[in-house]
Parts: sequence; structure tokens; C-alpha cells
Amino acid sequence: MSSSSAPRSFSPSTADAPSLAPLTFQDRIGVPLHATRHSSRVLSQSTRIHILNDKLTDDQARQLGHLVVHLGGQLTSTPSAANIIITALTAPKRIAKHIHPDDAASKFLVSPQWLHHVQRTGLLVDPDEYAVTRRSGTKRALDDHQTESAQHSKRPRLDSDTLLDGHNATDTPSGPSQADSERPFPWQNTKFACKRPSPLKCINQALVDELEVIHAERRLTGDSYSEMAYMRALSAIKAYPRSLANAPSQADKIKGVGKKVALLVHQFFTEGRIVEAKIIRRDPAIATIKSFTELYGIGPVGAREAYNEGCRSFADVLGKGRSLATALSVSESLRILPDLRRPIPRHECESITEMIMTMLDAILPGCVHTICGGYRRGKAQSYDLDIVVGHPRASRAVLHSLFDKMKRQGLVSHVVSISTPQDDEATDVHVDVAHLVVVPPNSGGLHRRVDLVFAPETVYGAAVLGYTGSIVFERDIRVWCRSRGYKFSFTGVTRLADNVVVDTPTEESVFELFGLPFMPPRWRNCDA
DNA sequence: CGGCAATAAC
DNA sequence: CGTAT
DNA sequence: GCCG
Repeated sequence: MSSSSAPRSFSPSTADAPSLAPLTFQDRIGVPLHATRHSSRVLSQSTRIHILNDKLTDDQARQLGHLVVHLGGQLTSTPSAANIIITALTAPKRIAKHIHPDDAASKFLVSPQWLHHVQRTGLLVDPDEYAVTRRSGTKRALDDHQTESAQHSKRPRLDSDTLLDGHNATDTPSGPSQADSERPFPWQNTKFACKRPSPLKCINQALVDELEVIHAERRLTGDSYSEMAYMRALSAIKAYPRSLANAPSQADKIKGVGKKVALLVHQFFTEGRIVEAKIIRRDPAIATIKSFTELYGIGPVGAREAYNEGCRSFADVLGKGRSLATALSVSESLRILPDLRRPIPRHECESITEMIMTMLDAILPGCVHTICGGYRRGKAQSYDLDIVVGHPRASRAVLHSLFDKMKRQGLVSHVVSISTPQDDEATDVHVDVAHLVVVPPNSGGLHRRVDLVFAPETVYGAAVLGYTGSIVFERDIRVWCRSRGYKFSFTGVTRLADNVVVDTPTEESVFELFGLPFMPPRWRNCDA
């Protein structure tokens, strides 16, 4: 594709719609620089729509274009930049002339009626309902009234009886969630993820997985506050202990779930999927951008830029030679990526830790340690290893001694980053961190990401808590903490009144200080 | 309508 | 600033 | 996008 970077526009050729502003095309991925304020947009930026002019008059095409923009969607100048293509054509051969063969499979090809239906209902209608090339059923494209009424009248709703109390969870079917009896305390309707137990897999996990698709798309497109809203909403649903299948309208009573997500929840349980997630799942642009973020040091912005500059493969990204400010070059990152994609089973987390702790013991005996991260939350496998070590005060630069020893033994293949040694006697507490790539012996030469954290025992509890996650749990414990007059980080807890660091030798001491019931690590799985 | 975690490295 | 934890 |  020709890299049309800046938004382009043209003025209407025929002057019979004078009130309309010129149409604006946007072929790039990502939220517009000046996000147009739609109070409640029907189409999000995940719908990038191209209108085939063929068989439409200029005027019709322009009207449709304005409708797309009016509904909050993005208009593209080429078919390949879109994920939805509107056309009045019906003959496959004629359509094929406009669509690159590579694109044909992934694009939704819809009739203009789709857009009108979207406008009429104010909902993102499944584009497959208006597919111009037949899928399983050929009759859909014409009878939009029928599909509409069918969707709205079907399915009984039996959600009036059940209430949001969470105590008498009598109806716990054979769900895949972990033993509910282990739940440390009952669910409560709170906006703080750190106050509600969240299992590894919840009873509404299929819904959570669907919302996660939208969340990931918001992250990749840079819609950051929408991203956060989805993250928190799915987190809230994840903690909800009862099935929403027969009571989808209960969803908007859960704190963190608002009008929009409640609508999606309803759609999921009445129609079996969320349309927006379906569109995103089929969007190759999103998949490509996501794959770029697998490279260390390339996040949503870098991945998006690469994509918008025409990159479609790792080789393309490598060709760009963007190694911006990362210890791991793109080529190195690419080289070890196959290894880093391999999950680390729990027993290997343990054996690597044992090896490292044995080495440490020869340097400074008597340190305590905890394997944190997903491992501690009970995940069967992880993609990195977080080891938090607690050492007696007065021991300085322990991490660096250990690090040297590991290097000498050839265990360290890459130093992603390591905190600068605190040479002088800094009076305040210092937590040392090393982000390494390690090649453990006896594991087939696989590269493994290992994070080492060295904390004085006075803040060991905060460090362990800070490295156990999950992300939403961490964020909310900080929010809660501030509301109680403290500031929390993995380096310790500070009382805001006098800026004094409070002793937090154990996790329990942190929870107690904050007036929070202790949350067992296995119940901190607040993320999808 | 303001706010949305905190921190370190690059 | 963007990325990572 | 949601909460207070």
C-alpha cells in the first residue's frame, strides 16, 4: 500500500450537499490525534470502513461516507486499509476487481443496508448479517427487518429474581473456576480489585475472554482510557462469583461495568458473541501490530508506527532498524523470541530459583526469597520468573555480586537492565533490580526471562506484594493506599503525612496497615 | 467533569 | 516519551 | 469507558 500517512480529504464534486463538510479519510491504525468527541459512538475506531464507489453515484458514496463518520467510524481511502468494505455490488467477480486476493478472506464485505441498520438500531450490527458474498446462508442481505426483530424478540430473560449479594452462591455449576470453597471471603461489590477475590479462571470466563479482545485492541490502538475501562470492567466481571448467563442485565450493577459493557454482556449471552470482538479477531492489522509488540522494547506506539510505515512482518521491522533505547536489539529479541514464547512450567521456576539461591547462599547466607509473579498466583506456567530476595540491612550490592557470579558461570545471555549500584552509604532503603535473560543448564539451552529483586528485609513485604500482581490488583492497591494516606510501591510504603517509610517486613503487614483483608495470591488474578 | 499506579531505564 | 516491571 |  502506498503509505498515506496524513489524513486526506476531498471536497464534494457535485455541489448539491453544501452543508456537509469534506470527507476525511484515515488509513492509519490508531486513535486520531485529535479524538473527535462522540458522546456515545456507535462505531469505534475498530471499524475501518471503505466504500466502493463502483455502482454508487458519487453522491450516494459521499452520503454513506458521512454516515460512517457521523456514527464514529473511520473511513479509509483504500479497501486494504479497511476491515469492513461497503459495496452495492453483488457479483463476486466484479467485487474481486476491487479487492486484493490476500485481503478477500479477512474483510467483511457488506451492503449499504448494513450501515443503515447500524444507524437505525444504534448498535454495531454483525456485518455477516449483510455479507454480499454468501457464507452459509444466502438470504440474509435483503431482509434486514427480519433479522432485526428476530434478534430482539428471541430468548427468554430470567434475570429478575437473582440479586447481587454474592453470599448464597447456590448455583455454582460445574464451572472451570477454582474451588469456590477456597474463596477467602465473600465477593463484594466494590470498585477496588484488591478487595474482591479473583480466581485464575472465573465462572464467566468466556465472556471475560471476549472482552479481553476489545481491551487488547484499545491498547494497541492507543485508546488508553478506553483500554483501562475495559480492563477494569473485565476485572470486575472476573471477580463476580455467579454466572451471568441467565441474568445478563445484572452486569451493570457490578461496579466497573457501565452502560456500554453491560450492553456487550447482554449481547454475549443472548447472541453468543460480541460483534466488536468478532470484527477485531478477524482484523489482520491488529494481529500484525500485536505480533510486533512481542519484540522486547516495542510497545503499542512503536508497533503501530512500524505498521503505519508499511511493516507487515518481523523482517520488515528488522529492516527499519528501530532499536530505540532498548538494551535488547530487535535482532537479538527476534532471535530468542521462539524461546521466550515457550511457557515455563512451575517445576522449572523452582529449579532455576533453587540454583540461583544456592549461588547466593555462598555470597550472603540467610536470605529469604519468594517466587512472585504469575507463579505465585497459581498459574500452571509463566513466561518469566520473578524472584524477590529479602536480605538483612547493611548488605550492599549483593545483587551485583550475585550477578557477577552468574555471568562468570555463563548463565546470563542478556542483561536487559540492571539497577545502578548504590555505591555510597545511601541512608534510605534501596531495592536492586535485574532484568536478565538466563540460559539455565539442563533445560535444553532455552532462554528464560528472569527478574531478580533484592530488597532489604524492612520492605520485603512491599516488594513481594509489588511483584506478585496482577496488574489491576497492583493499580488498585495503590489507589486504595493513597486514599488511606500512604503511597505504595515495591520499594516500600510511605506515609504521606510525614514522608516516612513504614516498615513492611511481610505482605500481611501491608494489608494490615491499609485496613485490607489479606488476599491470598491465588485470588489476585484480576486480569484476563 | 476530573481522574485513572508507581517506578526505573533507555 | 515510550516501554517495562 | 466508568466512577464519584
